[in-house]
Amino acid sequence: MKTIGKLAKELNISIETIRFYERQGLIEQPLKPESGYRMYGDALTSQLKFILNAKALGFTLKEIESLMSLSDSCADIESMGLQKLNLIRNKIADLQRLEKVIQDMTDSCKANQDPQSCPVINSLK
Amino acid sequence: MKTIGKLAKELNISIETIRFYERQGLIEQPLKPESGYRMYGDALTSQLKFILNAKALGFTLKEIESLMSLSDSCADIESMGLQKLNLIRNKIADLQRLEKVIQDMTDSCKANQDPQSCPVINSLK
DNA sequence: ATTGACCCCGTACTTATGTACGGAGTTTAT
DNA sequence: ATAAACTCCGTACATAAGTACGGGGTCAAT
Repeated sequence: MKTIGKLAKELNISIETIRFYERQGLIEQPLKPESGYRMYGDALTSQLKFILNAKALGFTLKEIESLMSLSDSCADIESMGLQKLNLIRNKIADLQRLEKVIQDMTDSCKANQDPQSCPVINSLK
Repeated sequence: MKTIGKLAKELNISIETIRFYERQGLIEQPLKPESGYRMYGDALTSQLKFILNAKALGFTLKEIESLMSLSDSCADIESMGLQKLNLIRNKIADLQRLEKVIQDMTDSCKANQDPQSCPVINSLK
């Protein structure tokens, strides 16, 4: 059993963040003995780790809430994963298009002889 | 000279968005004759188009403000472009890592025989 | 037993990019 | 000339994911 401060340090997040997740309903408020202090055991600790892991994968808190409520139904998880995969691939494609546009932009700057007029700015106009 | 409503329709944005850009200092408040109505000419129209084009390239409003203040200095524009390019490439790399992780995730779901226990959920735990 | 570190709660603030609302004045069309 | 449509302004609200603050109670060490 550890206090919120220890837990926060262990997980490398802030106390406020833990309280925030609690307010958001992602985790339960732990038992609070006489002192009124939250005391965290292994269950909540690993729930929080779960949240942090999922967050690192790019899931939003809302999605994580769904993930946690899906109770191990593999098909549901797979379908969420596939959805996410779609989003990710679209985002990558968007960024690659963008990359090309900006690459061309800077190339045309490099090639430009007249320092008074920028082809990029001109093309945006 | 057109009113804000016409301009908004022409650019396919909302009146509020135009007023918002004005509040943010991205564009000047246009002259307002007796009526008190904003009247937009070509200059402001193309400034707004510039903003929308740059936004479509993924620049933030803050960056666009800089872009507009750089007064055609090609070197400055090029350097902003290169910076942006870096960001974009990092973001793409991140997303590609993520793509792989989630791909593996859903693969392991597909391969899973026991519908009662999901390897993804288990690995997050 | 006192001091410093820790925790409580509720609330407000942050960033970015707008959107929505409401009451009032203006312009346009019939 | 009256109604509908448009615009004005300031303010509040929205999202996501927290961060910060302030006044108070509690715990641990000296």
